[in-house]
Amino acid sequence: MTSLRDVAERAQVAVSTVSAALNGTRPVKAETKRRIEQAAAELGYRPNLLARGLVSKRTRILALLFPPPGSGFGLTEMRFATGAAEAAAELGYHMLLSPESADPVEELRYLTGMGLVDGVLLMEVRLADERTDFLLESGVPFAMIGRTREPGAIDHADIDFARTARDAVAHLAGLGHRAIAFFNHSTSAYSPEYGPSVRAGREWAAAAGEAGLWYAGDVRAETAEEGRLAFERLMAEHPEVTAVAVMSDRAAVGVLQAVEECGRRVPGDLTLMLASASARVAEMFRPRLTTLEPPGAELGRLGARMLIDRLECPDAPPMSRLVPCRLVVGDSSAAPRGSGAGR
Amino acid sequence: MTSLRDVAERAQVAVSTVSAALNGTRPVKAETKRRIEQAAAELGYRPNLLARGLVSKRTRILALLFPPPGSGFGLTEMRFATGAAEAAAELGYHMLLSPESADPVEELRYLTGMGLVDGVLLMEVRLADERTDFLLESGVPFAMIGRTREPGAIDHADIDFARTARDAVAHLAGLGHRAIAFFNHSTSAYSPEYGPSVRAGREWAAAAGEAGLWYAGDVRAETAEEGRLAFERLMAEHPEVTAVAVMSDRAAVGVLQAVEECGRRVPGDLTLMLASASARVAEMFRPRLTTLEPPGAELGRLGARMLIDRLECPDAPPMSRLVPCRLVVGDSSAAPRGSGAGR
DNA sequence: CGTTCGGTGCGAAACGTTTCGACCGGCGGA
DNA sequence: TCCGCCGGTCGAAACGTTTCGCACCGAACG
Repeated sequence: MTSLRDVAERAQVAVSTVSAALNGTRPVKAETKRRIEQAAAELGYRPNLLARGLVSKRTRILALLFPPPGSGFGLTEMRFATGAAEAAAELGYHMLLSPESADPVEELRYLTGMGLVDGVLLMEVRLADERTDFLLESGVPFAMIGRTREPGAIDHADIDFARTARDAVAHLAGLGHRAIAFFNHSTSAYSPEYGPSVRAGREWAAAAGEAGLWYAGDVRAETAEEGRLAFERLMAEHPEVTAVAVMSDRAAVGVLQAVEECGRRVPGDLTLMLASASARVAEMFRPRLTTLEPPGAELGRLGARMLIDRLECPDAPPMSRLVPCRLVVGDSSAAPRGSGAGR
Repeated sequence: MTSLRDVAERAQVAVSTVSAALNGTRPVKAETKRRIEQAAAELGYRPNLLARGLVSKRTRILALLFPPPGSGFGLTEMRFATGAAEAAAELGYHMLLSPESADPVEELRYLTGMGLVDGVLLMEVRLADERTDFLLESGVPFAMIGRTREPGAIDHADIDFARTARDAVAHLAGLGHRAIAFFNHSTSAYSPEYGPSVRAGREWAAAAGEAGLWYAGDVRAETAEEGRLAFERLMAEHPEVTAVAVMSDRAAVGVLQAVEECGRRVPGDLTLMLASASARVAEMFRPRLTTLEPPGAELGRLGARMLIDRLECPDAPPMSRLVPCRLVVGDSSAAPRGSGAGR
């Protein structure tokens, strides 16, 4: 543990001069500076973050709260984490990975009370979220990946559900589909406060309306079995539907199966797409499914950057970034049978 | 920021007494202690980790290095991270998520030089890994998830490939299969130094040998297309093979497709299983594939616990924990056609 | 009655930084 | 010539802990 004092001794200057030279916070004669830098290099000096943080009140450590596994924590959520950690590292910050306990607010109180972290990055934000209330009240800088019902002045990065839904609907309408269905997550698997589910549902309905498409949007399916049943019911009641978008990849498995069981084919008889899944997952299906790939890593990066911007410039106006999912067309999209409209 | 001094003032005692009372490092009269604790509670006192770490030289922060995305960083690897973070939290530690840059050793030097972390948890360890060399030499406590060719005295948690392969082979042999094949990862997607690939390959060969099965083990397939080609070639050369285990889930997609294209069925004509994939992935296939699910979260937890044990008890003997994958039987396992041996 | 000895509590030092007032010499302007 | 200013450097204080030597007190003991 070579310290500032060792360097000072070796360079024959005062400790404070070394600090000034290394940080550039005060003018130091070029010759002296050179000597100091050489001494530091020779000794392999690394500043001690704890000491620095103790006096400067800034640790350059961010905390990323992640929800308990099982609550839909998949590949996308993980990308948030790695993306955020990468962006933080690029900007000279560190990312603390904090599992959320049963009492997230107590967890936060503990985490922020120790003076260890400068700010908090929240993910899996619910429409109404007690964590944001606490953070706002306690004045701890934070940003969200996702957003509450009314983000107000809270910095956040989220999926642009409106644009995503419009892109997807345009894709389907462009192929000639006139009646489509949207299978949302089940409310038992995801809280009714789960933002992505609520927003996607709303925006798909809006986009379908705008495009003048007949639309079935209140269907919910999470598992393969639920997907199969939902699709069978849909076909019984609305055989005119020629395209289905599914939020849950497991439900898509069931839909695909149901289609084949009644002797029909994707995409010949039905266009099937995933409404929120990585291309990695989509291409595990046969046929490869068209999908809307959430920009996980990018949202993580954006969230971290926002938080850091906020830390370095507390009075900047609120930041908000919405990024649409990427439409990755697979082999499951086609013009509906019998429609001359293949474009 | 209420400090120890504020508490001392309120409780009418010296700062050092408060420290002693709160930490129990010295006897304090019950009455005094009560007063101190009350004062601390009233003020909402939280010890400052930085100050504490500065003097005690221990931060209770661990670093988890994660490799750049793309290098096979999937659900399993993420479970390492969350599992490790959870175990650490339970033991009063924090987990720093550190992306590995182009120069991992420099990254480590930087990370450990700041006095911020007490120890390092390594994942995606290669058979020969420069990171372990550096850590051993610099004396920083660390543990591995995975292992080098010769772990020696390094604490590590890893998959028990031998047992996993034996379990899997026993499953296949028990169904009556006499000739099996193993499709490993391709060497272009994974380094030839990639431990899981090397070990799995070796142990499957050994297990098949022990069980007296005919075995094709030098096949490599990563993508769906590679899987399809590999399977077609295999059938052309060795039609006697009735069961195939595949490391890459994408390759499994291709195998499944090839089977169906030549008018055969899984599991009727071929037993197909994943050699390393979560059940979540396996059940996205139709039929649901039998799989060997890696104990991601558990390995993460074990790794973190080992590292913490090591920190608190540096002279303990080296620790090593091997955990087999869990065999999850799906709908893709069956007795080979024409064999009366269904057990 | 004097000495010793736990049980308690106090104050100061130390950890490695940053920050800030002070000092000093030289230089330009009055 | 003198004053003020500025570049360059120093020393000390402060951040919030832990640790450790020391002092105090009452009781037990000789």
